[in-house]
Amino acid sequence: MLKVDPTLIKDLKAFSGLEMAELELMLGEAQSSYFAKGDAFFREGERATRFFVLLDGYLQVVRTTENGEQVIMRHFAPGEVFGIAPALQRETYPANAIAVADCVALHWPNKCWEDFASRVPRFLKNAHGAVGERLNASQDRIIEMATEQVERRVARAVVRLVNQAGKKTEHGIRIDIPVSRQDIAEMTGTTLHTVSRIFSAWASLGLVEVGRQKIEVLSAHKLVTIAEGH
Amino acid sequence: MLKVDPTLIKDLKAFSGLEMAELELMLGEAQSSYFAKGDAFFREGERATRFFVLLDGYLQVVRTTENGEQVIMRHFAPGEVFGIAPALQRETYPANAIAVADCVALHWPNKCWEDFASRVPRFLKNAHGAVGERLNASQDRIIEMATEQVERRVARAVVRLVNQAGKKTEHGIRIDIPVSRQDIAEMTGTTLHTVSRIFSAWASLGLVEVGRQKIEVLSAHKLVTIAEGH
DNA sequence: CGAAATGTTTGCTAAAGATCAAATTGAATG
DNA sequence: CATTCAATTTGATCTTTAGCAAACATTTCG
Repeated sequence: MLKVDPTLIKDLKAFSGLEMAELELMLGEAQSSYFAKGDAFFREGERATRFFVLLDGYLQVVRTTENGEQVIMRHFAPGEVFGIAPALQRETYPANAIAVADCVALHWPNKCWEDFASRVPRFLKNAHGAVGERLNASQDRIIEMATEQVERRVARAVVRLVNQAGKKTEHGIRIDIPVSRQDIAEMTGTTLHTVSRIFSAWASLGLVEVGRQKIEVLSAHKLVTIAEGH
Repeated sequence: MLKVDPTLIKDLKAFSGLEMAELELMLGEAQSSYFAKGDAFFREGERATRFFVLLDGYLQVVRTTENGEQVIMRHFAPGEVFGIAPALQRETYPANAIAVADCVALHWPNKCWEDFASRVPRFLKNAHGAVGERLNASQDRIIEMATEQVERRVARAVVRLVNQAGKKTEHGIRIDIPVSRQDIAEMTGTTLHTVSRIFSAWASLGLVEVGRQKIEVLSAHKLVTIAEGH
């Protein structure tokens, strides 16, 4: 349980447009917790009891098929709400939320949701807006899976990772979380073998520099070209 | 503009749990319109001005890629809300909504949304629940596209169509809307050729009877077996 | 440090589907 | 009824990508 200063978080997306008084009201009801890399915020099918805002770190939302295959649905960066079952009239969490870096998150018991509906309506609006974006993103991904082939899907996944977790380096941009070939495969619906081959090809074109759980993009522009196909 | 009797629609999913007075309040603000097969309720990118509840008929939500390929995102049957941009803080509609059979729909200007938020809260809850289901369905479809091969995806699409628009016949269940091979291809991310081959194979196993824009399932059980793979 | 464990690369082969081309069927229309 | 048009089927071929196997590299840990 950490103490959180409202001025530090007022610019987070989830709290955008909130009055300082509203933010303090919310913080008064919040718990904050630390989740180590690898920890689960919640698991698929588990009864949903609380909702979260990520303050620091990075997390993955993953679903597992009956055959034990994993599909990485998306990543969340600081400032995002997640686990907002009450916004969707859900009883259970629909997926696993796993910290892929050490994380700090605020969370509230679900009963606060109704309470905030009247007292911090802007927070609910932000959350519903986030839901809309996610629905859009899901549909974009369906279209991508339906119409584009693997290399482009992989390029897009890398571009997304760069946007969410890219850190400038001397020669390019490094993705600041450990991402394996298998992870990329699970994000794009292919195999680690195919991802490895694609990365090798890109590396020999001088487009990226790759290593064990490491991706550094040397020519973001060319990568975007592959991703968007112009 | 048709007159709608509240008792006829009180059992629709969108209105579930509403008091008769609430329903009458909503109907007082509603317009009802007829949309002929092929008409668009709204188009992708268009400014969202109103939200809908389908009373009768059947509609498709379709998105088009830059290359002009179409992807059918989903179908809606009577009782469903759609075009609910205000629920998601959206300014524009994200896709095309096209009547695939003659339709009747109620619709309201967006300003009613805020109004109903206080006066018919249950309607908003229902709508948010529907959003949750759609987000789930989208994610299921991503998983399907990522992990399953074409025959199974096609089988699932046909099962969904049967559930939403199946009519019992002498020998089986016929899908009561015209669905071409191309349509199925756009629902599953494949080509009409592959769909045609799959249908031919199923037909020769006595599993379905197919024709021009016609699908009749003779053995729903076997089809589900293919769809779920047991 | 040496041994395991884990992640990655790469060659080879095979299968799933896409693409191209052409024939066929069925419906619709004048 | 003949003609046209759209939907469908089917064959042949070509690509893409999965699957398997083995080697290789890097990290971790006893």
